Amino acid sequence: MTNLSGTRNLPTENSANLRIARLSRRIYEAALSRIYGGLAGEGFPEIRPAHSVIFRHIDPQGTRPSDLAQRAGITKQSVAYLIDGLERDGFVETVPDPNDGRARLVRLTDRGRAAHAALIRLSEQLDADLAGALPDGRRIEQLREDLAAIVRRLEV
Amino acid sequence: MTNLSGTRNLPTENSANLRIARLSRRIYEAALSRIYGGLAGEGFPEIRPAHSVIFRHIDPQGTRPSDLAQRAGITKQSVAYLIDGLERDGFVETVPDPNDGRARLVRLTDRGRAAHAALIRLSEQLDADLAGALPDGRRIEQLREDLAAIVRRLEV
DNA sequence: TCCATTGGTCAGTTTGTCTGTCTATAATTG
DNA sequence: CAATTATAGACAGACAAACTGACCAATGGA
Repeated sequence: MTNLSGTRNLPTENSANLRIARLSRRIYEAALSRIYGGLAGEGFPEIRPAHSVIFRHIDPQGTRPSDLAQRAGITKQSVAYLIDGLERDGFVETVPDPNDGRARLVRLTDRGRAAHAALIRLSEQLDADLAGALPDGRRIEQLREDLAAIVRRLEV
Repeated sequence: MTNLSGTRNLPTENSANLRIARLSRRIYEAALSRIYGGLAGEGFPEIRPAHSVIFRHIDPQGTRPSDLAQRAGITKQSVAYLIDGLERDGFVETVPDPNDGRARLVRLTDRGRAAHAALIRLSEQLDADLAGALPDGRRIEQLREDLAAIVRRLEV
């Protein structure tokens, strides 16, 4: 529709399309649909992107909802909502915390561990695939380092 | 908490933290809060990330909601919802399409154009800041090209 | 002229996040 | 030890941002 102007796109080449944040958004969004699509294809259609904060932060012995909330940077109520769904679908179970009568521990079930493993595997496959978009050599390592440097800069 | 093992992080170095999609997510999320925080600071607190699809796809002469929906990859109803808010806050106005009695045209108002300009300026400032995280030289150009290559790979 | 297509609206649902309030248990301190 | 304060979680309700489904009105081709 636009840019029917032939080969003349040297000086501009639409700089907006090369902005780091925009490129990052597109990678992230595409990654989401790949990974959660893949997860659905492997028998875990109930797991949605929002659940990732739980899988990312839960630890093997189980974790308290308020710890999950703090690690994920969301409220306890949001964690409760997410846990609720995951529990209904059999990915986690909650048990009383033996060390604190107020608290509960959220733990992955077998099914939850299977889903978690699939999530990690899909993420790694995706990463390998993306790395394949670049020519061989040190280039990918450089990209990772540069992105990491940018993340550090942003988090200041 | 983890990795108190001294210098021994050569083989692993936590590869999850260097995955391209994860780094992209962190950049994107930080960029969102920078840009929309900045926009609020400049007098446009009503504009939220979801509105960006409208600003990204609207053109100067005005655009029909269904075209916006198609370009943004969301439903007409979602566009209507977003436009509704933007219209209430004075960023856009809708007029009947003179060429099609069914259609309406959504156009930026002066305030909308001011917000759009601020959005672009903030995005460019952010990009310059991020680029500053890398050493001078061809490195940033390489990063942009590599990310673009990955985007192309993902969109296949 | 008839009818299928298209642009938009209305109504209702789901998801994910938030405040605010409350109870029960724990931890601190006089 | 009792009294107070802090913390963990639950309950209720609001809101944002997406969705589906049903519908009407205008368009435009057969």
